[in-house]
Amino acid sequence: MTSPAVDDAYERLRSLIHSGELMPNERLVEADLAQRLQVSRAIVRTALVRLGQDGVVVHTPHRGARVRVVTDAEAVEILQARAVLEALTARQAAARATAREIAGIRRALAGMERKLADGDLLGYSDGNAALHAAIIAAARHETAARLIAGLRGQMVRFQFRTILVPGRAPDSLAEHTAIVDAIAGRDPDAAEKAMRHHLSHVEAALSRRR
Amino acid sequence: MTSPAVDDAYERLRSLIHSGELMPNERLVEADLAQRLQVSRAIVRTALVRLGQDGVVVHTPHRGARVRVVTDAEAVEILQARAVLEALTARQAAARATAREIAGIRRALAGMERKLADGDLLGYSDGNAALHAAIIAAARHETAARLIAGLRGQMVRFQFRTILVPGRAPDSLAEHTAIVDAIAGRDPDAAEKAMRHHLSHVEAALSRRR
DNA sequence: GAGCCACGGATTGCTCACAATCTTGTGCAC
DNA sequence: GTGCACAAGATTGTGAGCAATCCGTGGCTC
Repeated sequence: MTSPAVDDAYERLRSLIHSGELMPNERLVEADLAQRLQVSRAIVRTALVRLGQDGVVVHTPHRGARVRVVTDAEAVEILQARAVLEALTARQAAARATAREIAGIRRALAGMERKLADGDLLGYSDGNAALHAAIIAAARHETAARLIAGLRGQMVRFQFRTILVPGRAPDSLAEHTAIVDAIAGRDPDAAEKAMRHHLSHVEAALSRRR
Repeated sequence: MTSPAVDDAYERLRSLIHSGELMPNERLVEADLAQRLQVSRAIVRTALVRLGQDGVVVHTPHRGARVRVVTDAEAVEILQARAVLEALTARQAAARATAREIAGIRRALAGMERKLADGDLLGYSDGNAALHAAIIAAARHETAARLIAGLRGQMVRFQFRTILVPGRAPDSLAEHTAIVDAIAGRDPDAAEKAMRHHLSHVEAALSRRR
């Protein structure tokens, strides 16, 4: 969005935080990060400002930035917000998706089915992300897409866990199938309802693990 | 969030844009803004980075920032996103609001009623904002509140004021009354539904104006 | 030993200067 | 007059440096 150098540093920092390499609450010293990323401090600085603005990092005056800690309560909030926004995209996808997009969504679902049959839960998790992404893309709702992306950036850690809850995967697949069927059947109300149903179960799974 | 100076510049720029004093698509030259706000260019710069991150401003490399133009289609998207998020807050407010908060919400509604009776549509519009704010506060949902605030900031105030659509105000009041009654009656489902109903009408009014 | 104060190191916030890049205006060819 | 090359001006992007502030340490008082 700004300069390539800053964009790059921003993405890399985001990914370091996202992957857990920079732990929650860890102090982010500008000079250290500058050396680590091999860029100047000014670039790290503006990247941190951007990360702060989208809630991945918290700033305290004269004390710099820390990786934001997401409490369980906040994780639930984030999931609730995602739920209503993704329900909106599901609704819109049902109304707007092209035949090609629907085919892509079906392919993503089939991929998940295969991974689940193979017992590959991590692969299933990737397929899950791909399916949600395909639905969001088909909705062509820039605003919702942007907000969801921001929320996901704060959540990944938890997302990995909920997929792995024992016995959850088969239910998850059924829920996703309902969503896809509703979209393919061009039924916005059903699509929205199915997506909300799905994410409320994710929320329940998350709450149960506390 | 960062330093007081940057925070202040950020807020002031945001307000200048929101109020329409800085017009959509207007070029934002750092040096000019620095002089206008009586702060250094560096401060303006980081304020602009923050505004860029929350979509109020767009950056192009080596060409600086411009006030983002919100097309009618985008305005609809923003409203849709707000609708589902505010519906979430209405639901939560119905579940969580204290008696004191409900009293405040009722007061806000009564204020709107008065303004409408006086024929003061701009006052009614302010009351409308106050009521929504009271509901959001009562929901105690930080994440939703943050997202909604961001979305509201992207609309230039005067550009999309649907309250002024002829004949809309009385309907609007009835819709708000339904929302408040549902919250006061501790009925989350009804509150969510009433809020969505209300905002879908706002969306319809907005679409009609194109 | 506990508490308080001062001091030094570490880190951020900001200014300034300059290089990189874009934009505008001018002159020239045709 | 039109279009293009090119230089001059304007504006942003970045790096280095310094002052302000915070944190931890050690010494002093009691």
